[in-house]
Amino acid sequence: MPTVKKFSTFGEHLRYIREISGRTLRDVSSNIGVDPSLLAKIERNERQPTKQLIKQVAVFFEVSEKELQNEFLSDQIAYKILEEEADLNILKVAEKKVSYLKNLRNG
Amino acid sequence: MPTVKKFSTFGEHLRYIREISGRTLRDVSSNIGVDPSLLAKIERNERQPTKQLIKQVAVFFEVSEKELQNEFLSDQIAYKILEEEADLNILKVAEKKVSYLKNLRNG
DNA sequence: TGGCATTTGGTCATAATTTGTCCAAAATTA
DNA sequence: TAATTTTGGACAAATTATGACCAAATGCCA
Repeated sequence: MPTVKKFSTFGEHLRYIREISGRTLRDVSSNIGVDPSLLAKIERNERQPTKQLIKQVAVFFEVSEKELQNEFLSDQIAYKILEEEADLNILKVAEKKVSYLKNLRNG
Repeated sequence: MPTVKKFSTFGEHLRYIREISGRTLRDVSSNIGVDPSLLAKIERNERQPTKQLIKQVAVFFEVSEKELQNEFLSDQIAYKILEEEADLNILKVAEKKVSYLKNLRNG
């Protein structure tokens, strides 16, 4: 049986790890020093977490900060594409541009 | 011989179409009603164009607005990835998320 | 070289967007 | 029903982006 792969969002992922830890929003938010409604909004993808907040929840739940960052970044890209109603092939264009820009930098 | 494929940036693209049209920054900027230094920065990717400005240059140069928008959007994604020093495979994750989110919407 | 036009770079006020809090309403749970 | 948790809206504060102004640099060519 393969590991379960989820294509959920950052918010859903965060809610998931909070719920399996058995903690409430109030509990978590008071521990990391933010308002519970803010965390709730982040879990519902109505607000974007700052890097600072990503780090805080990673530390609090003892999960990989880098993984959460990636989760969030891919969310941002996905939302952008939806918002602009853009074609998915722009992702391939973007990929080529990354190489191109890296070359520009290095020379 | 295949058509020449360029992986240049939005700014480079804009500069290209301006130069083949034989126009100066001052000329173009006065026509679309912005400061020449702003256009110059956009061509050097030091400033991001607004949607409004993308439309204006598309009209002025008689090129596809949608194409310019895509050029800009893929730029934004590429720059984001570079800035966050993220792995390119997050693009694949983002792609899956787009489908996932589209499903969420429709049901 | 000199003079003119073009492009670049820095600074700044303003505008636009985002963040996070407060608090009340709704939902959930016991 | 009471207590707790979660949601939603409104708002001030903070952050970020935009575009203009202007001077310095560069390029061009008589």
